[in-house]
Amino acid sequence: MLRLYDTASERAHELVPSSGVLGLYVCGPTVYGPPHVGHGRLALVFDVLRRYLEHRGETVRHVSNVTDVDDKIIDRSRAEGRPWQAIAEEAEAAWWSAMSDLSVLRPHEVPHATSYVEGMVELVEDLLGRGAAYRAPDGVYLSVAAVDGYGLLAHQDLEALRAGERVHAEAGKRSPLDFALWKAAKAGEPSWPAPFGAGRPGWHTECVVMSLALLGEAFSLHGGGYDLRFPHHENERAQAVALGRPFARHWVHSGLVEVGGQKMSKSLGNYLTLADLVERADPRAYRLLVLRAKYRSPLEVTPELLGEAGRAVERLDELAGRLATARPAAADPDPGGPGERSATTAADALAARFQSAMDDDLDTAGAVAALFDGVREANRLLDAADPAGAVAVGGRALECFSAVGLATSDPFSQAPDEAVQALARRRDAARAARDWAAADAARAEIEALGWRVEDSPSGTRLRR
RNA sequence: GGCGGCGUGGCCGAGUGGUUUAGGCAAGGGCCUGCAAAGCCCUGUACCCGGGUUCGAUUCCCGGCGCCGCCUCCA
Repeated sequence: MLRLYDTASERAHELVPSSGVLGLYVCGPTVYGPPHVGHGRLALVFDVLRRYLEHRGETVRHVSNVTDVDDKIIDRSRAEGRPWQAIAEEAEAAWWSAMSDLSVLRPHEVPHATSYVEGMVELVEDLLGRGAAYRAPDGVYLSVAAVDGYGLLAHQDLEALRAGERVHAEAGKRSPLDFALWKAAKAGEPSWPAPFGAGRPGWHTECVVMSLALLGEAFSLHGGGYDLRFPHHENERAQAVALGRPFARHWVHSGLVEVGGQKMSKSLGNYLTLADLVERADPRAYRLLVLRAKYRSPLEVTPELLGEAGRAVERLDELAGRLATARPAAADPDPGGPGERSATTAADALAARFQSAMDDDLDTAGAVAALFDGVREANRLLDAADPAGAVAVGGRALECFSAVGLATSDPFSQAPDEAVQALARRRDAARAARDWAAADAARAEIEALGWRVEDSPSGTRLRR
């Protein structure tokens, strides 16, 4: 079974299902602008986790929220003179479009903060009733001092956190670390009625309400980007603790994307949006780039690296094409014979290597390394005229890639238009006549039209 | 200042106390090919510096240097 590193306990352990279901809650986007590659990595990492668990036969319930009311959305609405809902809707549409481009499966549930305000109001009332929260002129705050073990995810105690120079006291707070559960209504801002005064929810409140509502108490895993570890997840946990409700059993954080060793972020201006990425690279290249690294390590992402990974993806497609051609010949004349048995054994060994790597804290880098070994072996078998063995081993490798969301396809199956096909026929004829000059001229013309020429026993093959 | 992490061969990026290599891409040589492409084979004295532990450390411990993240919104 899969063992995963848990940020809270700082060790790897197995995911624990609740009533037979693995509930995954992953903090999704605040919809105020175009998603960038960093957001994409988060989505890919948890998509890979979800796909792999399902591949392993687990029942998974994947929930990921959309924060559609927030300071940044309001700021932008003000700056652009447009309704805040319009900003959110537009940004959310861009998000799902990017997710679809990346082949990220849609989570089973996509709760929106604005749909759960009522629940958040109840939660705040509950916390006030328990004396864990207090009212201030500008809203309601949670008193961090009332929470046992505050700082668990940050791995620092209250004193150490207080010592942080960058924590400043704000208007109504009793302690600098206290955080807003509810922000009092201001003119021109969205607000909802509440017994403790109209206003809007603080960021940390929604995830508590939505995760518990959709997954129940003691759900399996709570995930997000590494930068959400503190204060966001710490503060979510603080609320659950103050409520006395069992919360996430496992905390998982995906590593940040870097450029030149620095975090990709808007303020540094070093970000690549997912829309740009899709335009200039094969989205599968990004998935492969993510898979080649440890999910919780920082990862360098540049157009050059995407291009490089793209060439590796092409190699996978190339194999898919070779296997498609080999399949008819692979029908074993002796089913169950020694040849087939050894091919199956090799394929099983490959899948076992893949699985044991994945089970080891989602070691996708090790898993991918194993699969590329399988790719090379399959190509070797094809060169050695063993189509059955190649199909068994190579097919299994590509299936495993597909299990983590990296689909391959026969690059030769796409039929070029008639003009290009005519050139290919002309080239084959010239080659048959040993007229190399004419053959090379035809090839040059084909390439000028954007197709690549490869020779095969059956003549010219074309791919993009 | 506190906490956490990183420093691996041209680049990205795993991993491990020592027997056989992560893997990808790039580079060089070879096989195949009319040539090329694709594929395969081979090659490059990799583990920041200084101590320590050890029969043996890239891998553990201590110190140093450099870099990064979080401590404020952030995937």
